[in-house]
Amino acid sequence: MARFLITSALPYINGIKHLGNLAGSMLPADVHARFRRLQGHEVLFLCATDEHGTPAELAAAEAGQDVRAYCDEQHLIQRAAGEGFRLSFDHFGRSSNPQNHALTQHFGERLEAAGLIEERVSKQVYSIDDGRFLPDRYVEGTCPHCAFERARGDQCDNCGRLLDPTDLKNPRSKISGSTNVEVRDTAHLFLKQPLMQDRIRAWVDAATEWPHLARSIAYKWLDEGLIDRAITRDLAWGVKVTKDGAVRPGFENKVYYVWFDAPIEYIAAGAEWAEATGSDWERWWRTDKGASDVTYIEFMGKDNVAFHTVSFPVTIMGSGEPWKLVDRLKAFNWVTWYGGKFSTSEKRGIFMDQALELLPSDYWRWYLMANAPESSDAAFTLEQFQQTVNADLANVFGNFVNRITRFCAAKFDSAVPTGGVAGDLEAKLAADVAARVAALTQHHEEMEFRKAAAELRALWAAGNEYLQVAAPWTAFKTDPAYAAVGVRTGLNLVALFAVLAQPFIPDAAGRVLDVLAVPADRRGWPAPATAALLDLLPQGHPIAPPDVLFAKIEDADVAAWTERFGGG
RNA sequence: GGUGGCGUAGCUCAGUUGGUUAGAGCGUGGGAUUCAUAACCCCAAGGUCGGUGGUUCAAUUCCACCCGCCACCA
Repeated sequence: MARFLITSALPYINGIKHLGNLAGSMLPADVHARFRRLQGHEVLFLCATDEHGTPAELAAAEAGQDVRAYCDEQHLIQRAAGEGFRLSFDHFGRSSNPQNHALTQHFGERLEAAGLIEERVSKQVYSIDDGRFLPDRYVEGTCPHCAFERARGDQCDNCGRLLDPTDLKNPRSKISGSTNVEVRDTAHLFLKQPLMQDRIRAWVDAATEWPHLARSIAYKWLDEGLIDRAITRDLAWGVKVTKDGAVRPGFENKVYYVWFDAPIEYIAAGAEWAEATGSDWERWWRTDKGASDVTYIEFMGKDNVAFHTVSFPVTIMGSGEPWKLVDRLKAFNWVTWYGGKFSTSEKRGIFMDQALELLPSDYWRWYLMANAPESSDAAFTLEQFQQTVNADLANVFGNFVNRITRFCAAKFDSAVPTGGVAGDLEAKLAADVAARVAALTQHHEEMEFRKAAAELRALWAAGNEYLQVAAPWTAFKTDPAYAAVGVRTGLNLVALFAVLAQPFIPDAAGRVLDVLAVPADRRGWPAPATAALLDLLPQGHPIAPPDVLFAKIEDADVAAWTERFGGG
């Protein structure tokens, strides 16, 4: 038995996530966590909402709420959506919780002790009416190059030139629109990342198991050279900057930058979990306190790779303490909506809460993983969704369960038939199934989700193929003993298929296992080499046909959803 | 603009360390079957592997340029 620490990229607090966000980190992380638990391994699966930063403050202001109250509310919404999708987090934390504040301050002070922090004064635009410094993106004005009147502080959208906010003519606050602004001096902490460049590169060099996408992104950053990076901001909402345990002089109105404290929440979520459950979190996160045998796997979208392979490791390694570093990581591309972007502001696409209003989570889980954006962006269309769900879940798997359990109920008194001797066909089936289970297991271990889904589907199809040839409904008339073998084999296939389907479609798989009364100790992931793959159900064991597992998606449904969500 | 990626059957995608007939699922056409959610099973048709050049005995696979799409640029 091994130990797996699994984290998913933290969803930002600002609004419910869409299906692309789900498919790009939280869902595959859950599938893998479930797979590892079924194998009997010890798993700690952590996620949290990322709550600090300007966007949260602005969204709260727009909603007319205090930022803390806003985050409280949004956190509950996101947590409910995660539960709706059966995301099996051991803990779903919050970066605004005290554990993260304490750890972020701890890392900040450790980095300073290691000589990696420098305080510098720079010039920044201050909005007198807003009573705050303005982030680059929240200063607008006239471009000094092309006279475009709505240039942003970081870049002019008209001529494309990169700008410094202090260059803008007639600057104004994008927050309030006020032109009552001025340039003021402000001090910030800078993380001297170049000092860590060699250590990070050596670490990436050694990470030969990372996927190509992740390594190439990490090397690109390293090749360009790491730069000193500001890790504080002039904001009220966030982690206070400390020195020797007290608020750092001159930083009374500043906090750590959200990108600095957010990844630390991975660790802090462990601390939250420990506090909530009375467990020990350091045995998962500190190699000097029992975590040396832990395999740490991170899931994320491709936009987050650089932070996970370079920035966060700078924080971790720079602390000089034996924290757990990522061992394996899995990065995803984007799911697109009819070839374009999902967009919150333009209401393009389907969001997690809406999806659950339409269909149970298993439908979405299956489609999003069978079409996971692993090697490139993957297009989501309602038509493709309908076809995939109807074919794979309703016709191939659902119908297989239905046809054999109902035949058993009609002809064998709702019990696993006894007697009869398995023949060549069953031996061939067993060999085929064993090979496919081995392949499926390997795909899961390598986190190849599309391939795993395709292999599982192929197994389901092999079950249908077997039944077609064994044809117990024909044998029943001439050779009842062989019909018994066929039905018994078919029912065992159902049980096996459900066991193997648990990571992808946990609800439906659980229902099948329940109606077959498969005991808990037989629901674990099978060892591929075992001869007992098709022997999960004792002979004479009573079973009951389940209700239809997956109703088909009708054309009328697709038409209605297209109308509502504007696909096509 | 810079950097990186992608462009393979009607659709969504595999694959090719350069080498006989380029694969899967869906969709389409035909057949078989009747236990089953008109489901399942079998068979078939469909692609000059974005374009133009180059290297090579041989390129969809390597190189250059072009076109189109996408991401990132702290």
